[in-house]
Amino acid sequence: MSSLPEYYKALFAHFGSQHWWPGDTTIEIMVGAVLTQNTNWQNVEKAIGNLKSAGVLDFQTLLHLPQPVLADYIRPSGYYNLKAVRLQNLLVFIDSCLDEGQELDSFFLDDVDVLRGQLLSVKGIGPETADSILLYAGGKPVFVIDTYAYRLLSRHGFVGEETSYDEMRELMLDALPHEVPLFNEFHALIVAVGKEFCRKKNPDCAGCPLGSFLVR
DNA sequence: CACCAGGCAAGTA
DNA sequence: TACTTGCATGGT
Repeated sequence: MSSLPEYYKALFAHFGSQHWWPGDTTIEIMVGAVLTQNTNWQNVEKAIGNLKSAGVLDFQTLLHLPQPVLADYIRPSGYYNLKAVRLQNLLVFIDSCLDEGQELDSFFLDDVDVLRGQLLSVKGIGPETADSILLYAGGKPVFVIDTYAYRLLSRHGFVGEETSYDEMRELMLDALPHEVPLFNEFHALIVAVGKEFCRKKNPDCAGCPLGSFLVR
């Protein structure tokens, strides 16, 4: 086993379809992308649950919600003051891109590289959040690099320890066919194997489909 | 009790 | 440019 497509096959055979991203509307996925920054997904679910219960998980509603109110809803996700600002920065920017009465989804009609540059210009949206939004909310063929992907690529010798986000991203884009379902699934599978075969849960990596894949 | 989680930006030297 | 620090809750 040596190539990335083979890694994908091995992971898919072991874990099966991951059904990412959890979230059934575009706005819900975008909210999740911001709230999950350096945060356990369980906490994000609680925060999104609060927004749903309050009936405010809607683009225009979130856009106009007073920041302290929004912060209070998303408190369980941690960094809530910061994330309230970041989320509204994103929504304000997207709103400024839309014509009167246009749907949120029409934001994604532009060229993917143009969109990525625009998202990165929003304060609080870094490369991983931008790529998550493009792939999972916008259905664009980009690869999401997270801490698990970095560990996998570096520990298995695909890249060096000092490799940048964009370099790893390009490596994945070069190594794989540009198919949204593949990028979607692969990223999710990397997270799955990273969680299951961390030192804590599985110190000797017994049964890991990729051989030794230790985390932490 | 300590440590971690699907980052990012700002400050310091 | 290359580190370091702040942001914060909830699970293990």
